[in-house]
Amino acid sequence: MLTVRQIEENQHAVIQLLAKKQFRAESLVNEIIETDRKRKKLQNQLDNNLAEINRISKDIGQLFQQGKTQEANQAKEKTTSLKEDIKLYTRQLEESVQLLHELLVQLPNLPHESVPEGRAAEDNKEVRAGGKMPELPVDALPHWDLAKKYDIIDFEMGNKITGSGFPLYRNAGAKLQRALINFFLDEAANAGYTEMMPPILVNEDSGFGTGQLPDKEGQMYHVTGDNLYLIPTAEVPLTNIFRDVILSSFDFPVKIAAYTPCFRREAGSYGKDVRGLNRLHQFDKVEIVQIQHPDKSYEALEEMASYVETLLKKLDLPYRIMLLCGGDMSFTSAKTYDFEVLAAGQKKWLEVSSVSNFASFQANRLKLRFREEGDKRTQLAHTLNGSALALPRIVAALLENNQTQMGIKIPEALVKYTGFNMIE
RNA sequence: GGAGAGGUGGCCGAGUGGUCGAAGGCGCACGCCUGGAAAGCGUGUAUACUCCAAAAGGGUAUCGCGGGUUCGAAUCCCGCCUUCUCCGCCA
Repeated sequence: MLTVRQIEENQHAVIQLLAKKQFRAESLVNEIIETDRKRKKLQNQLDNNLAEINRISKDIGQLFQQGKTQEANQAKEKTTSLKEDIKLYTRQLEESVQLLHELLVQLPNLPHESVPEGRAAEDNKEVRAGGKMPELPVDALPHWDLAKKYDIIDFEMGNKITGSGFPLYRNAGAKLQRALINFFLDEAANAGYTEMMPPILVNEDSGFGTGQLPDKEGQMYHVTGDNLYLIPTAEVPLTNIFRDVILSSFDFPVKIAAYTPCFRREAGSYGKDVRGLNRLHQFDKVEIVQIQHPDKSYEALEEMASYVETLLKKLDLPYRIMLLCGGDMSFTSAKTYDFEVLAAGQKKWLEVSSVSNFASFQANRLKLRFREEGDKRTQLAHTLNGSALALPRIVAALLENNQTQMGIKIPEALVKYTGFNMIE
């Protein structure tokens, strides 16, 4: 959520920047500024009335103490019309505030100036690529066939237990999951991230804080009995640690990481692209989060991107890093790098990580502020996050790219975690 | 899930209808004192919105959260959240 001040002070820049995101902001921006003016006016009227009634109340108190009951009762009568006004203004102010809020949440985050122009995925810019393309025989299998062949992932059993999109990992498949989680967590710790293990159900406030609510309500599993939501990503509990928090500039950078299962309803996405591990309702992921000083957040974004890149290198996966164009970016992001790995068995690039700087957009919702040393005023911090990494598509690529006559080869860096170097 | 007791500022803690945004203490910051420090003394010490070109200075709200009663609520009433103790259940 942008702040009204941000919008008002840079009205034209906001409209221009949002055009890059293929968003026509002009009328919304005007409506926001107009509503805020109205809000201020109402606030003033209400405050003046409240000040007046406070004054009278104090007088009444004194009159009663002095035993001047009659004068006190006379003063009481004066408050009747004031109270009616107060009721009216309060209601109008609430309406204004709510409308302003509804308008503000419709406005996407501003893209950073370095974000390329473009409408859709084809316009994304490849910034780096690496890893060796595997040379597979013509009869190479996609991972869902390999999973069956080696009895490591049982999709049908998942269907029986829960439903589609909830696979059962077994044997080496289960061990591989555990190995990857530990590998990612250890790497994150080495890179300076503090490990957390957060709750995987969150309340409404947290859902709102990171922007899943109200816009993506249908994407989360909702536990209606207790009004809790299953997290779609660890970003939600991790970032909400900092809801309503005022940091000092000495606290930067905050670097935290967590493994959690993630739950996504993926309502409406069916078909070929969702086969096997490509798209699941439950999956495992290690997430990294940074809270940064506004002057440092784009540096931090690069740092996070290179960190994710080292993971893919260590896993010997062929990858490419895409800088998303304005039209392909998420609502909340100011700048995003997507990481894709090649799954050679299905000859497809799979997105395995998305690393974003949200600038102050999330911080404004969260009320995550900081104070510069010696400064009285608070300002919004910058938040960033990225997957490091999401497991299923990594597993898909590992299985497909490393298939041999003998079995599936485990990358060197993972062997000490799996305890085996081949799935046979 | 049942019964009872709590939730006050960075922390401790007073306050049960009237100049209470809140005593007192601790902590912290600044100043004085000192050769330097400690102690001592003095001053200051929340957040948000808003008025003002800005500063200074005002106004409003906030005592777990949300409603209500009242001229006036930290204080009374209702609902919710949460902590502690006991019982029940339980990995």
